[in-house]
Amino acid sequence: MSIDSSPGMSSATADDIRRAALRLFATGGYEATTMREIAAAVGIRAASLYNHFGSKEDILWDLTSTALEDLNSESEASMAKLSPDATPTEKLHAFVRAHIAYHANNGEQATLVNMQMGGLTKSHHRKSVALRDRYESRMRSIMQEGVAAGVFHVPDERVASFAILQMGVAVSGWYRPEGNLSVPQLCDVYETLANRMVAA
Amino acid sequence: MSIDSSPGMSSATADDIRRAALRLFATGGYEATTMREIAAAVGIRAASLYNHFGSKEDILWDLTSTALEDLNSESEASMAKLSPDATPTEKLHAFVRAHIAYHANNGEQATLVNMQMGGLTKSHHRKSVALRDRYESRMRSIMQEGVAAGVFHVPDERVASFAILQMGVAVSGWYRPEGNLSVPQLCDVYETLANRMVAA
DNA sequence: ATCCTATACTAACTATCGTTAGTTAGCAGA
DNA sequence: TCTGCTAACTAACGATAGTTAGTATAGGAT
Repeated sequence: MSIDSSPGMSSATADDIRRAALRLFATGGYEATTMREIAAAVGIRAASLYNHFGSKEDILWDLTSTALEDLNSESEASMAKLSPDATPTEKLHAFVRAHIAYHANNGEQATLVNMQMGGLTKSHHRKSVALRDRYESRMRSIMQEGVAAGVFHVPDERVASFAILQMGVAVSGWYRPEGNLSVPQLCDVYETLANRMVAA
Repeated sequence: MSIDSSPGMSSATADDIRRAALRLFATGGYEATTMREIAAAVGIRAASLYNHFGSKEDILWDLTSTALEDLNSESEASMAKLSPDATPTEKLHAFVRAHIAYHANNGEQATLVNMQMGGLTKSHHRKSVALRDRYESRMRSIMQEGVAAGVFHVPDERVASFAILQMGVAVSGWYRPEGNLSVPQLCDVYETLANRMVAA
C-alpha cells in the first residue's frame, strides 16, 4: 500500500479524487457525500479510493489543511510584499485584497473550511481551528495597530475585525468568474468598504 | 396519528423535539445528527418522534421555515415602526438593527438557515430560498433607494448589500449573551459600520 | 365505567454506509 | 523473462441509519 495523502507527493488519480471530493463536499456536504459518489466522479470504484487515502476523513483533512495553509501563505505572501514601514492602512488594504482574492478564486475550498470542518476528527479539528485562528489574528493585529496609531477609529476592535473578515468570506458563496466583476475589481470594492469601516 | 408539525398547534413534546433538534442540527449538522440522538435528548425513543413529525426532514423543514419566517416578520415589524417618510438612512439603521438582533438572539436558527438547508427536499429548499431572497431583497431595496436619493455612495449596490448582510449573519456564529456586549450595544456597533459603508 | 385518542414502547426491516479481504492486470527494473 | 509493486477490481462484512409495525398505557370525554 502507498497512500499518497501526505502533501508533497501525489499521483494524478489522487488529485482527481481531491478535485471530485472537494466539489462534492462543498456542494452537498461532507456527511451527505458517499465514497461511492466520489469514486463515480473519478471513474473508479469506492474500494480503489483506499489506494490513495486512508479513509474518508483523510480526504477531508487533506483538503481542509491544504485550504487553510493556502489561505495563510497567500495572505503572508501578500503582506510580505509591503515595505517594512508600511502604514496600518496599507497593511489593511493588502490583507483585504488577498482575503477577497482567495475567496473569489477558491470558493469551494473556502466553503469547505467554513461549513464542513465538523466532519474532522477532534485532533484534526483542533489543528484546523488553530490555523484559522492564526489567520484571523493577523487581521486583529492590523486593526489593533491602526487603532493604536490613531488612524483607525472603530467602536469595537474585535467586532470590526470579524465584520471585515466575514463580509469577505461570503464572497466564496456567490462570486462567479463569468459575472460582470473581475477579481481585481472585486478587491477594489471590498478595499473601499473596509477602508470606510475603519474610517481611515 | 396526529403529527403536529404544522404551525399553529403544537404539543409540549413537539416543542421539546424542536428545541433538541435545533441544537443538534446547528452544532453537529443535519446529516450527522440521528433520530436516536434527538430522541435521547428529549428523553424518548426514536420511534416516538414519528408521533410528532412525519420524518427527519420534516423536523428540519419545520425549524427552517419557522426561522426564515421569524427573520422576515421581525424585520418587517421593525421597518413598519418607521414613519412613512423615513429616510433611506433611517431605514438602513432599522434594518441592520433588526438583522443583528435576530442573529444575536437566535444563533442556532441562523446557523441552521445558513449551513443546513442542503438537507431539505428540493421543494422545501426552493421555498426556503424564496424566503431568504425576499429578506435579502429588502436590503437591496433600501440600498437602491439610498443611492437613487444620492445619500448612499457605494462602489457596487449588490456587493455592498451582501457585505452588510453577511457581516451580520456571522454574528450568529460567535455572539454569546454572557459576553461583554449587550444586544443593543452590538446593534450600535453594526449600525455604525453599515453607516460608514454607505458613506451616508 | 367505558371508549377513544394520543403517545409512548419494543422489535425489527431494509437500505446504505465506510471499510476490508482477496484477487487480477499492467508495467518498470533486474 | 521473471519479479515485484501499483492500483484497479469484485464481493462482502459489520454497523448504523431512517423508518414501520404492532402493542401497551394513561387521561379525557361521553
